[in-house]
Amino acid sequence: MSRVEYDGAMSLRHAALGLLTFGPASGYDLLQTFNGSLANVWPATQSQLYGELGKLAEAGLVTVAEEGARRRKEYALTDAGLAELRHWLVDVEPTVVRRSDVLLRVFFLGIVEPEQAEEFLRERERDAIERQAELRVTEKEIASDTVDLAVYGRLALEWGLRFTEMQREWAVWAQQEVAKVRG
Amino acid sequence: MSRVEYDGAMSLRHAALGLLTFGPASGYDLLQTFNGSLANVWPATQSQLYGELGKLAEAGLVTVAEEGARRRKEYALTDAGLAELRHWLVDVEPTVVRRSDVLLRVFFLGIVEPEQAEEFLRERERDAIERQAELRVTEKEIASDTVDLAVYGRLALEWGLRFTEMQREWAVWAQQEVAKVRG
DNA sequence: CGAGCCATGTAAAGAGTTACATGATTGC
DNA sequence: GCAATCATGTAACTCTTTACATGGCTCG
Repeated sequence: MSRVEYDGAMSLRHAALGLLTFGPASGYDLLQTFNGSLANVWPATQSQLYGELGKLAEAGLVTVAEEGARRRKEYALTDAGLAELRHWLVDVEPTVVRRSDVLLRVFFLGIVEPEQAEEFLRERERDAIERQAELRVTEKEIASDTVDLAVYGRLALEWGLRFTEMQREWAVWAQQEVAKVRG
Repeated sequence: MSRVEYDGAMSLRHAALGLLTFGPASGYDLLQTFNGSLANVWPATQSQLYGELGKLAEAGLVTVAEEGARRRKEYALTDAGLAELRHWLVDVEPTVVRRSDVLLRVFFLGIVEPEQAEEFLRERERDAIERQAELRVTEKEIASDTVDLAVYGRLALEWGLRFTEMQREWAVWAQQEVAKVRG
């Protein structure tokens, strides 16, 4: 039960704490969720997750509730962990900054041929369509999920649907803009 | 002129190369742009940028074209640098993944009171409005900019305007959804 | 008994942030 | 001369990714 260091960044910690509110789970269990419904929101690697769970246990935010077969450790949220999670949810301002690989390329699209710029934007349109289709699949999975991310997870999903739609419309518009310059 | 290592990630490198297509510039000059028109797309710290310029020079993608007063080094893009930039723009698939601090919180909004969840969403709505206002300011700056990020930078800006609008509308919708559950 | 999944861990390197440190030049 | 701005650099730490490594259990 050492001191809890927390400065505002670092959300893998809170993602793990959050998932444990749905009940005790092992690192392996959590990893399935990170690769599943959380993949589009906060992906994490196995390596990172196991390390983080160790730190979380050391900090007293989770405890090893049970040790099972195959070295399995089942983690459970402590009162301190739940308090930290609530604190993060309510009091800590989310980071606004977002890096966008795509947008950075858009800035420099002037150095390639307009045809290539248009092709780039056409690919963004296709990406958006594809990702939206994937979200529709997730939509059905979530509905029939045992772990109840359904309630508020539905809000996150709707965000994704609106986001991909916006991206698709923008890509179509941007192609027209480039066509204007080219033509 | 050592070998260029490149595996698909890492875009600060390309941001720097891209900015140098508008003409030679010092680390300090580039930093102004990173803090300005690029701040919402690919922020970078002074520390990181100077380090990267050193590596870029070592790799032969840029050269020190001129050394001025106050230790100023003016960097210029080499042919190899421009080639790498074009390659990145046309051949390298942009990363799709995106971490969202906000969306992660949405997933776990069920553990706080519905009133707090609504307040959280109301803040997102305010954020979106505020950020859109900032983009409107940038819009006018870009129009009267000497460095010509204007042409395709305009496309990136429009993306931002559409994005913030989408976010605002989603936040309004989400508040209503929470109100339904609460009521 | 072996394939496949369950389950955890470490090591190394890349990418990003914050803080510290230094010095030159310009303009009032 | 001194404050502000120009200008570069280093050190330490955190977060993230990729690769490597190991072993247990179950079922056909």
